[in-house]
Amino acid sequence: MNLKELSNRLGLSPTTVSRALNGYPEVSERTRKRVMDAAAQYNYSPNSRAKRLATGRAMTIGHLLPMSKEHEMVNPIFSDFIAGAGRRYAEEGYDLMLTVVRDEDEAETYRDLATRGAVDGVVLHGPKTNDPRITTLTSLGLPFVVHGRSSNVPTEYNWVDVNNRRAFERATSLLLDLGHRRIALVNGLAELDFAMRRGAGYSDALQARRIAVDEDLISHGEMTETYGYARTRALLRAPCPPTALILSSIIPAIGARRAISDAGLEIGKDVSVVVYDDDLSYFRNDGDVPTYTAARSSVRYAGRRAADMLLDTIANPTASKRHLLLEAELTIGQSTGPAPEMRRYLDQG
Amino acid sequence: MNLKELSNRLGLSPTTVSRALNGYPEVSERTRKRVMDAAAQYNYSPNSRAKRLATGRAMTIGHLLPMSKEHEMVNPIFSDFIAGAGRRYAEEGYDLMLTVVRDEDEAETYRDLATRGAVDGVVLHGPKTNDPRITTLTSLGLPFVVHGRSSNVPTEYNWVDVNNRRAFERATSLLLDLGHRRIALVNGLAELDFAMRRGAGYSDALQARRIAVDEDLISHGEMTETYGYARTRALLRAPCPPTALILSSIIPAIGARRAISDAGLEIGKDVSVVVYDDDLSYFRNDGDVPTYTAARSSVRYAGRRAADMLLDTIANPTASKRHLLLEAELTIGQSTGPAPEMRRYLDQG
DNA sequence: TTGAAAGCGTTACCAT
DNA sequence: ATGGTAACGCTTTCAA
Repeated sequence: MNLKELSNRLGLSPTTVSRALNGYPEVSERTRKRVMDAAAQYNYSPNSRAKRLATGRAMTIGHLLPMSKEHEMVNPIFSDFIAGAGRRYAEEGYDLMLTVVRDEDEAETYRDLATRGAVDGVVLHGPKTNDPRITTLTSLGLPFVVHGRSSNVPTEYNWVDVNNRRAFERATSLLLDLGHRRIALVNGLAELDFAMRRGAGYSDALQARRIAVDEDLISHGEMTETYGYARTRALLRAPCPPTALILSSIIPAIGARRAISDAGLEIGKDVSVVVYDDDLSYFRNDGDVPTYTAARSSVRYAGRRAADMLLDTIANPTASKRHLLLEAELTIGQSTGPAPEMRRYLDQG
Repeated sequence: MNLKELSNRLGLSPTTVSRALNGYPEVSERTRKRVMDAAAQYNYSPNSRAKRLATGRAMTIGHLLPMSKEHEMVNPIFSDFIAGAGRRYAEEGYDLMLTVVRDEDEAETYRDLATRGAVDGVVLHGPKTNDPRITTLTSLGLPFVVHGRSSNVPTEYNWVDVNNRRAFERATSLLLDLGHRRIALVNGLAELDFAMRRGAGYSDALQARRIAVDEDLISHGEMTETYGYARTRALLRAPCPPTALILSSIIPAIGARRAISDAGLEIGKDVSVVVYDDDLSYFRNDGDVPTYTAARSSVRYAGRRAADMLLDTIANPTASKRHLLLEAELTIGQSTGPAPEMRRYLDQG
């Protein structure tokens, strides 16, 4: 069933039927009702392909997922963010197109998306520090929003990000307030922009109390359980071990928990642990007794807000760039001051 | 730059240019070269919207992600599966459209997708037992492939699935071979089709050895850490505790590990643990010493194969339905026989 | 308030 | 081997 057939059955012109369906005011209420009823009866929806050609709009938003290695798992964060954005697009009649690109093909993919008119705008995921993709997209004139930020990019751009710096500053300050002085940071890969911001928050908190940053307490790595295990074990075996750990994701935190337990130590007694993760829903603490101190943001909400921002930019392309910085929640759990023997050790030097 | 402009610059008709670009044989090689070069020079790609209208094909595959609760996290499995499928679509020039649907809107969403011609086929994720969506899709005549299976559906349909039954049969048999007789199964939600199949594999292995299934050793729940913790604790505190556990996902396994450690027990010595997960890449074991016995499948590969199957069905709609059952790998790690005191206990009755 | 006709940018059919 | 023209199914402009 297409527009022509439907209009024939109604004894109306396609023009009128189109107008009735699209809510144009100049059509009489009686006619509109007839048309709507017939459309429902014959289960008619306008053909997307024709509509898109006629209007010149793709009514589609692209999401670009970078994939550096073929075997690498997709960051679960992306899917939750995309789910939030997708719900918003649906409300506005937009479709969501997902493109999984290898890093080396990215520039070409954007260009292609833009020139063939497949999307009205894109969301960029997983930005690196000084990410070249942002300049590419800017020069293409395709509206876009970055999920996260990229330092040292010369131009302004739209972004939605979690305040990583502040989350880690707060986590570090909490531990400092409890009396900890040797706090290890188990961070993500150094080239990822958010890892850099987390490191900055950590350093800021220390420097605010005039405590020197000990580089031996900071590490960067891919966020696997193995990394958390190995790194924590190494830290605990060091000549001068930390009394508290901050972990940049729940996954290495699992390894850390195992390393701590293997060392015969106890979380919240011998060593304090703070975990940050964008989504902790699968790892929620038990009832009223959090098993660790945790920070988290609402990824799905961030996705929805990014969608808002992008749709807004598409409707209003010349307006100035928009930014949204979301704060992370901090749940206080099993973090206490350093154990007595540690404290003695710290007091001595 | 569109086709008309490009053909003007070349002094050719749009027809010839289109033919040259689309690899039709009747165009001379000299002309084709000229056209290709000009297209590259002016950075021309044919407008997707026009092309789709003219050819009558959407060149788009839809993926339908069900979302029962608004706050629920997206299953990380989906994104990896979709990444695999997406790479395959790109090779064939197809786009991937992602639709996140609330359970109650699903039937209408499919109908809409089909009637407005937005997709050439769809992949269905997260099927439940006797899933009504499969009948809906069949009656719509839209080509589709199910990621997973749905029991008790009257019609034939295409699917790609992991052999969940066999994975759990093997895991259970392994533990039985080690001498375990009381094996607990910490399973997913009962209404999910794969949970049912996992339960069947477990029961089959027991029954093959004429061991009665003890319903007290089986539980169903949402796969959270909390669930794994609470359930394992309850099991260990029962009057007649299990000597081994099979966990249906890595997430509850983390809770289980904690519960076991809290009880002063040790994995591989006091109690054996086998973990199944579709993707364990973030939780890989340390080097040559696996910390638990684990089974896993290659989700991304499954996605690619599902894409193959769907494209094949689209090209060949009348052919009979296709099925693909992928086996899971089993990694033998720290699973040993029951601890001596347990063995004594078991021997007594 | 309604309708006729042009146009969106391709592909595909029929000529030459 | 190349070109003219219709067709895809809508929206939009102009006219009535």
